[in-house]
Amino acid sequence: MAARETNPNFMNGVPELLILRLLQQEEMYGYEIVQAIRSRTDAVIAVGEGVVYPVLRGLERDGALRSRRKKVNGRSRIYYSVTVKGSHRLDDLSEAWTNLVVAIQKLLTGGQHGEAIP
Amino acid sequence: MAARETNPNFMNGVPELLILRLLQQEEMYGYEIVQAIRSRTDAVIAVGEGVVYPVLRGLERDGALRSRRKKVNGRSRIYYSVTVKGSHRLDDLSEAWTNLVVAIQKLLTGGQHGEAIP
DNA sequence: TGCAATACATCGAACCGCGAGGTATTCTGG
DNA sequence: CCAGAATACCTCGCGGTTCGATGTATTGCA
Repeated sequence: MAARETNPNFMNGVPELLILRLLQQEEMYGYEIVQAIRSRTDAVIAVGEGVVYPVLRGLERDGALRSRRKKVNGRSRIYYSVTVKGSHRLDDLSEAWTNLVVAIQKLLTGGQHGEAIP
Repeated sequence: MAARETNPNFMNGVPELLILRLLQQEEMYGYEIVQAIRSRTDAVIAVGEGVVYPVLRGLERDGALRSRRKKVNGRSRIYYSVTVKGSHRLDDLSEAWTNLVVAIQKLLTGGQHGEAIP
């Protein structure tokens, strides 16, 4: 059990969606993404590096991202950016996410049963 | 791998949320819930019985649901309804879900970077 | 009579997020 | 000047969850 102290679930596939979206806006590196998610969602969502790095590698392996090394202040960073394929993937995920949200909202705010008001 | 042919992820914790919500509106039994989710979301969300039954049992074990057997047309049904504890749990999950949706929406529709317009 | 629908249940596989831990470098405060 | 925090990468195993397949038994309909 262990009481789930972090994000209360609902997180399946979300990191991938957010990462693709961030990288579509601008080139970023792993560590930066971790903090960007934390700050841009006001800490509502907080994913660790153990989530971000595997996702980045997986997306690159699938051809959704491309990477290039860059040295900044003697630090080695790996910058990622979305490919055309990744852009399509983001569109698909984005749409699926919206559909899900709409569906759940419908059920969450829905009336008692299916009565019609003529 | 196998390409994930069903709900495109994002489903973590969602069944529990939906089930609690449905049962808060009216007493239902497992098989009915499966179909209610399918129909009330226009088949956007479709969970199998292999998901619903374990969740029902888990929630009852946690004291969030109570059940009673009922015979209808010779068929044995197990009707579930939410307890006070379950109602609180639904409130918590509901709030967490809303926060997540808002946070993601913010990031998804957010501008390029954090520029301010004076 | 036979098949679909109803209604319950279980089980293994697959997946994914999470945290802990590991390495190495640079910056900062005492 | 040195310790520790911050930066930046990475890996690994645990745990929880969804998913599909499968099983059983009954009722309704063609």
